[in-house]
Amino acid sequence: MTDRLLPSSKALTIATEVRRRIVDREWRQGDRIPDEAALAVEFGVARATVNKALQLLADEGLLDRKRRAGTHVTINPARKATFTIPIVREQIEAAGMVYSHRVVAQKIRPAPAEIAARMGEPEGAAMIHLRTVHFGDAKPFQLEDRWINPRAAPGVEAVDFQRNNPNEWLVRNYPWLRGQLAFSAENADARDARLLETRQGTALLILQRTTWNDLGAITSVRLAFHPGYCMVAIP
Amino acid sequence: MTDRLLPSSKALTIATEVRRRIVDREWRQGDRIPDEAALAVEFGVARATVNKALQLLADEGLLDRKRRAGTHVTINPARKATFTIPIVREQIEAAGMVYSHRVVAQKIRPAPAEIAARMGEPEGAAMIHLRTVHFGDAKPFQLEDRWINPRAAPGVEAVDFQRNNPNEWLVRNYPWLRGQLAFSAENADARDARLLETRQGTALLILQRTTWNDLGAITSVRLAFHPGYCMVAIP
DNA sequence: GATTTTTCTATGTCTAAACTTAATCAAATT
DNA sequence: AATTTGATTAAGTTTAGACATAGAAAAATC
Repeated sequence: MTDRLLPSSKALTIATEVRRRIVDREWRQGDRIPDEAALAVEFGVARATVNKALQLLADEGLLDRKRRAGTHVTINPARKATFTIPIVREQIEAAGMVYSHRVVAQKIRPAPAEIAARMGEPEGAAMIHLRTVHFGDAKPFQLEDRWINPRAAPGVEAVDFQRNNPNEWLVRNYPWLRGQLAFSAENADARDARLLETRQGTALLILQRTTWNDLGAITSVRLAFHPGYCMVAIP
Repeated sequence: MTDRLLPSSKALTIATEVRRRIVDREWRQGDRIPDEAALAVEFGVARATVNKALQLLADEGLLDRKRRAGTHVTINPARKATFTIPIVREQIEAAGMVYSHRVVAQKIRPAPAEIAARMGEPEGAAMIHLRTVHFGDAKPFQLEDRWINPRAAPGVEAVDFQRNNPNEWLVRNYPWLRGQLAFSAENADARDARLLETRQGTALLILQRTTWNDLGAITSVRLAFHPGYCMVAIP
């Protein structure tokens, strides 16, 4: 009943035990907990091992650690959630559906003001503009509206995106250094509705993402998910 | 031009340099990179330091590491994004607005099927149901629809949620062990629209969250943000 | 009393060395 | 040919010890 899983390393065992003490309120919010040296003695391990365990909990947001001041249980634990940015095809195939995609527009165009600003590129800079629909079992799953900066991704002009999913090609060929990501909700406009085969005005989950490498902004994309889609994170 | 920031530790310096080699395509996707011992020699540090740096990049999703097989650059880097689950009051105050909240409903009620299932509690179990509107400068910012399980959070029945923001009280008093979090989009229904002072049908960003501790599900909440709200994550 | 300086301590980081473990490859066996 | 066994390798983990450093507390100064 006490141990649920077997955290195979000493550091994880200690982290789990300390987490339990916090959740079970043996150590209350704001309390100072024993220092690393003391816990090392208690658990019969080296201080470095305790350090690793407590760092983990500090990363989780459960502990506040300061030199000399010691380690305290966070008062207002603004915990973090991470989620993996999904690759559409894998996502669809993981759900047991057959993946396909259709590029409905591909054109080299000057970047409109809003996109250029988001990417930090001059307004009107030539970019590749792509609109793609991703299908699961022939039902529209996701609508992708993407701008690609050929100056940050040399060679991209020559890619046939009918065959290569643009996201996958970029991710495989141009890893990014820095990214920005935002969720929002929008009412489907006429085009969204037509491509996602839904009614205008339907609420859509929107994921807006821009990525950069050493050469500048690689790409900026707006993903509109099919109505009812739910994006799950693991905290 | 080369170093943008000063990663004050050797491990971070190495991680930054390895990340650069990947982004600059000196080490391509799928390539095997030199082993820890070799990198330790190259950078003039102990192997443990290289290990720490490479673990960091593996956590980021840039590297795949396997015993005996070595370290490879991830072929399809499904990178992760983390975002801190915000505390409404802090979020509103950080934006320079004045925070206030109003509990529009508070009642002990049997949990409806959907909520009970989500929380893993028996259908019809007595729970505290709360509906709260959070305001920034007197404008509705977020609508909170929360179910609290008094069996996992003893003492919650006695709390005056008119004075204590329910989220903050829970977070401060009952840290959770496990959580579930999902984003979606919904068209505002009549009540959403009235409480958020918008029109029915407007697309709303919905955040659904459930948390557990040793005793079971603590709370399950549906947060509806004001129209146009954007939830930003860091890499 | 207010400010600056010094001291001291708990965490942060690193090292060198050892041991553990998963997985690969090759050799031996069925 | 297929399977088992065993050696080897590279990452995973831990340890003891050391030094660095932030920053709280105490001491010294103004």
